[in-house]
Amino acid sequence: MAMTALSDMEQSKLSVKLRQAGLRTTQQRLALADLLFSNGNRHVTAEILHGEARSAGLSVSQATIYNTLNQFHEAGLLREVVVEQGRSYFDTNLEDHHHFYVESAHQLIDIARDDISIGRLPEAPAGFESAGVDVIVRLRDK
Amino acid sequence: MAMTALSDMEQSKLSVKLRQAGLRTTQQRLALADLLFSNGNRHVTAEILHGEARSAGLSVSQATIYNTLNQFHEAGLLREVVVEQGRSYFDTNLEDHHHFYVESAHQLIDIARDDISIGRLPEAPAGFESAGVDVIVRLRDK
DNA sequence: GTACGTGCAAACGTTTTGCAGCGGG
DNA sequence: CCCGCTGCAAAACGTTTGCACGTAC
Repeated sequence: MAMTALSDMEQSKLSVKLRQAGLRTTQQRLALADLLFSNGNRHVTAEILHGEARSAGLSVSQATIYNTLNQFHEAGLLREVVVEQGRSYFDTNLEDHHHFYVESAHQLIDIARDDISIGRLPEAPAGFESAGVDVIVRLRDK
Repeated sequence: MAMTALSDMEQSKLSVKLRQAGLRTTQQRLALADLLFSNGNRHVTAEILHGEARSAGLSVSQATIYNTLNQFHEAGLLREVVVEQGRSYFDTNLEDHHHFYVESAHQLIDIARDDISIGRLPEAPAGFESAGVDVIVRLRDK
């Protein structure tokens, strides 16, 4: 099987990351982890990641892309961002932050936590607690 | 065709609303508008609205539900809220406000604009302008 | 060796579309 | 009367699943 050559250092860092998340270090997961985590913060859809994997010469099935994204998400390695009906985005930036969403280009841009300040937040209704606050600033072309 | 009996006053109010939006006042649209706008602010999915229409004794097809929701949305009569992958919610409350989302029950709850204060907002990147800010507070059962 | 991961194709749920016929203006 | 709306069924879309085979450990 064709594989991108990961440096030993990257390999082992990513291996550790997967192990710590309780996931086996398969070739596919290592390669996808490399695409996701070795180039700064990213916002990917399954389709984008699949495309990149193919371009990189990997043979990874669509099912594996979805499985992997969902497993990484459950394991806390990715954050899911819902901005558009029908498509899921996954964000490799796990810090507390928010997003611009360019509707015309279907593109997410991070907003650092400190660039937004949310003053008063209402209390969660009785019986519930907050599981996170998402702020999305929708952008259109000027 | 079975129709809910709308009072003359409701009929004419809704008719005006549709006309102003540039939409013909068909029986289906009037009936759906009645379900949507005559009972306070609502958050509906296509499925919910379809169910209500059938319960009310209307024969409305799924396609018409979707067409109507999308037309109302384009006409500015409804706001779309994206909180969940795969399903669209439409909100009859057009005021500037935000939402709690109860993930376990798939339920939206309004947060009045004044119950949230967003301090600093970052500027839109060059070439873009803000088309709106959505704040979603995700709730889980305590 | 065994449990888990993968690929493939088929199923899924939601939304959209093509087309013939109906009804509002 | 005409154009837009409706219903139906089929297609489209992103995503999930069932199952046989492969692979990490």
